[in-house]
Amino acid sequence: MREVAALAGVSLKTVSRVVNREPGVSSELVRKVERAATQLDFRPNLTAANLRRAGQRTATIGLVLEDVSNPFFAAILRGVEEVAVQRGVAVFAASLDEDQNQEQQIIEELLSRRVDGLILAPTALEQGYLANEMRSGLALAFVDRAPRGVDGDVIVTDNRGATENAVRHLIGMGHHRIAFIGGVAALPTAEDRYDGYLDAMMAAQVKVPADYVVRDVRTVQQAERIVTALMQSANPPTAIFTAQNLISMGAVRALRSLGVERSVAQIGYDDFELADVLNPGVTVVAQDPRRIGRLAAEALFARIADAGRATATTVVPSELIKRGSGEIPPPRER
Amino acid sequence: MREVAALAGVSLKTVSRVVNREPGVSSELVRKVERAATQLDFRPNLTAANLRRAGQRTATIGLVLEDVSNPFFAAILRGVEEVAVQRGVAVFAASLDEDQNQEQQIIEELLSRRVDGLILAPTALEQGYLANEMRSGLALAFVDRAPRGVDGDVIVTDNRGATENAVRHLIGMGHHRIAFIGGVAALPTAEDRYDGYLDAMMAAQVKVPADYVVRDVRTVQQAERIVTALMQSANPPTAIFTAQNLISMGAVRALRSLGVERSVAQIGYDDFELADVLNPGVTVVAQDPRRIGRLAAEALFARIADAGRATATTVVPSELIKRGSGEIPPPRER
DNA sequence: TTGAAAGCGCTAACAC
DNA sequence: GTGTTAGCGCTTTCAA
Repeated sequence: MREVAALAGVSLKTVSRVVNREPGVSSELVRKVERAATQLDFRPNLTAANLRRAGQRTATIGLVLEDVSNPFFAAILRGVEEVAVQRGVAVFAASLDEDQNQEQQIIEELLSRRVDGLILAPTALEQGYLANEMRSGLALAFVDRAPRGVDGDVIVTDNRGATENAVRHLIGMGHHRIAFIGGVAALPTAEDRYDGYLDAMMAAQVKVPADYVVRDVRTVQQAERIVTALMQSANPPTAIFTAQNLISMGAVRALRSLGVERSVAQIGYDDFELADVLNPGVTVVAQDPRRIGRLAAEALFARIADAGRATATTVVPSELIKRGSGEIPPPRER
Repeated sequence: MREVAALAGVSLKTVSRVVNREPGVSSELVRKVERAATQLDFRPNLTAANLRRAGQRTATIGLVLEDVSNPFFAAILRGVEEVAVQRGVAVFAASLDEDQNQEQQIIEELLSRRVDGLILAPTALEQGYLANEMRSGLALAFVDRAPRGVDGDVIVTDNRGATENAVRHLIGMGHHRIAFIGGVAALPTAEDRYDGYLDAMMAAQVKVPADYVVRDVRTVQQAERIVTALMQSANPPTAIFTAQNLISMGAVRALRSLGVERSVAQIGYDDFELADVLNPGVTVVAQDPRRIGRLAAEALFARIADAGRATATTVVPSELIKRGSGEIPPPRER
């Protein structure tokens, strides 16, 4: 910028005014400065500008997720990007991998870069370590799962209600032997879905054998093994509720390789690509993750603009999409 | 940081030394400073530090893709993150959407933030506008597609060869009537795959009717319509090569809803989730996008470290995975 | 309408 | 070992 000023024969401040389109510069100088800037390939350094600028905003936000390559999270990122780009805000994306403990460390990294706000899909058990930051003005929004130990805007689906509804649908088809295969049990999402399952089962006064509930499943392969074992057990279920997209895919594999996909009912939480093309199509509880991302970003920007506003929890409805697998009746009792 | 210095009763520079773990500070002062830092919830401002630090590095890179929510690109992002996080580098993720013209604008945004480097899956026709930046030291790497009008490290798969190989496989099964459904024709990837198709067809002296080639297909829905129409035409193909993952999924839908998935052969470029669970499984040319992301990030960091090194093109092999759909023979000639 | 001086939070270079 | 001074690239404040 100094060079531009020298070449244009004006002061630093005048260049700054032109670059930022501040009013009150004669059009002649504007032209001169612009010419010099082009000639020197000048590009303002946002980083330096923000250092001095009011509020110290960096026009960046961070998005911390479990794994961007999971389509569910990828769609959230997409939604966040969509609203961020409109505001000229850049998005740092970070995946946490298996290592839950990374959460805090990665967040520190982003805070060192002075992001204006953070959108977080919490994986650690507790987010109390963020309380300090929030007090000192960090804007925060949570997606998919409510945080623990700290307050903030939350965008979630109605995990419990939607699951209850789906399991009730299975019960309505005549099923009593309904298994539940869930994800990392420590996550609120997983817990809520499990509670929804129990709600439906208890409301219908259906007993839940201990071996019909498997939790803490993390991968497609693990889900496949578990469902395979379950179906080969002495008293296999007639229907399965799979509480997460990777688990659903694992179950799909298992049922198909056992050749029982037409006789065992399945409903999954989260939609996945090609679920409707399979035969039978897989009935799912579908969320709208891109919308969740958009809403989270909007909540975050609202909070950045007004740190004092009350926190809110937004529940995005999810929809039971019936494609066949959830509508398979149980075999006749003998 | 000034406050920490004041509270600890030392100079600014000593605090800086402690924070950056520079040697040569008495352990007593280290303790004092650390206590003061904790007490004040001090977190160093990386942004300010980098402004002054040698080389003006920001320890951030940008990744500009067509659409993160496409699993192929999401996996690339994941690979990039993986190597970036090891180096304490944060990754800006940006999707371009349909709007190709955004490419330049989004890149400008990132350059204003002084990213140390950029990984780009080019969508614009030409990247000549980057030549200036490169000359002034911007590190650049390209994934999936080679750039035009500018030189740089490129990580791609052997689109042409792998496609030729796949089409040859279909020909080897006895097919002559092989359709090619391709993506945005302006992209080098799409062109290379088309050329590979032509290579194989010409080598086998097989004629290619004009209506067997459809290019510029952008969405799953569009692919589905096109394949449906093609199969209902007077002279339908006996095999289809689908040159991109979204197109493959569209074709899968079309063939299945026509009920011809067991009689029409299909090979797709890019693997996709559940391709192996379908019946028949979908034969694909599988890339390893996560590896592509890792390699691109490594190339980028190498270039950041040494701007003078020669640019290289890395061709990541891709693999023909035979799952059944590509091994369907043509119906007997009458 | 334009510019000079101070300073954002930090580190480089050099003193002590 | 520790501190001082200057300055990264820009904006703010205030004076001209």
